[in-house]
Amino acid sequence: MRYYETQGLLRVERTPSGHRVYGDWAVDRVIRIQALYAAGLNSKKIALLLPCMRDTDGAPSEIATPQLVTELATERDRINRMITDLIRSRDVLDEVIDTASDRLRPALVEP
Amino acid sequence: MRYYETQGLLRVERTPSGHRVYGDWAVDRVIRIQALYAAGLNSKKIALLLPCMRDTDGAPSEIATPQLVTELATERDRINRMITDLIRSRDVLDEVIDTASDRLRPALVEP
DNA sequence: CTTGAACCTGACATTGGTGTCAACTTTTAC
DNA sequence: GTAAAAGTTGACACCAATGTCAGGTTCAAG
Repeated sequence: MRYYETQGLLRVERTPSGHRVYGDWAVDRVIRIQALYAAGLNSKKIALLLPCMRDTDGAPSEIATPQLVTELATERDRINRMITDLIRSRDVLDEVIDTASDRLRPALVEP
Repeated sequence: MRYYETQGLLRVERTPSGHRVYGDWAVDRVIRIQALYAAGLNSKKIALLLPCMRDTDGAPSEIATPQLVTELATERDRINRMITDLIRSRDVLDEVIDTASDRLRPALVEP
């Protein structure tokens, strides 16, 4: 989370002596950040994107610029490809698992 | 691909003088390897998994051991979580994009 | 007050697949 | 035959988020 802070992803309150104070909102925010990292976005894009996201209760605090929109559209397309590839890989795993499982209990299907 | 070779993912023929000879099958295999990497598997699991996969035309050359099956099932579950998270992130991106796009051409929806 | 726990900063290691470079050998084209 | 192109090996750098450690400050309980 210190790292997130340096990247401008998390603005954290400080107690007068310098200790960080995390509000409840920080939890959701960290979860969102990690999801975006997992989706392949880098710190910079996330930093630009976060303020444009709708918060739990409110409207976004910023509107994405046209430049950012095209970048995000590119990311979205990449994520879509990622999803279809993952589904394919998952299905391959399922097939391997099923094939092996069939061999493990052949009695169940014998006449 | 040299790296894949060292990890036991690609067995490559050699010409007498040592040059690598890649058959057509290598293309599909590399694509599959990269898909599995993208799905978060590491070299070792992929090396165990590959021989259990059905090839383009033939049956798998090996059947996964029970140990491997449980590992693969864990990976599959992780991939499933990955997919749902990615879908969520993609939808978030879509929302940000749509919101910005609505702002860019408001005339189209004005009365 | 004192002591232990928790926090701060800054520097550094880790990860694992990928990219790059040098020095050398083999192939290919003319 | 010769030169350019492309292959080989091995060593090393890179990325970027995360983890860890040391030395010093602050907080909280007794």
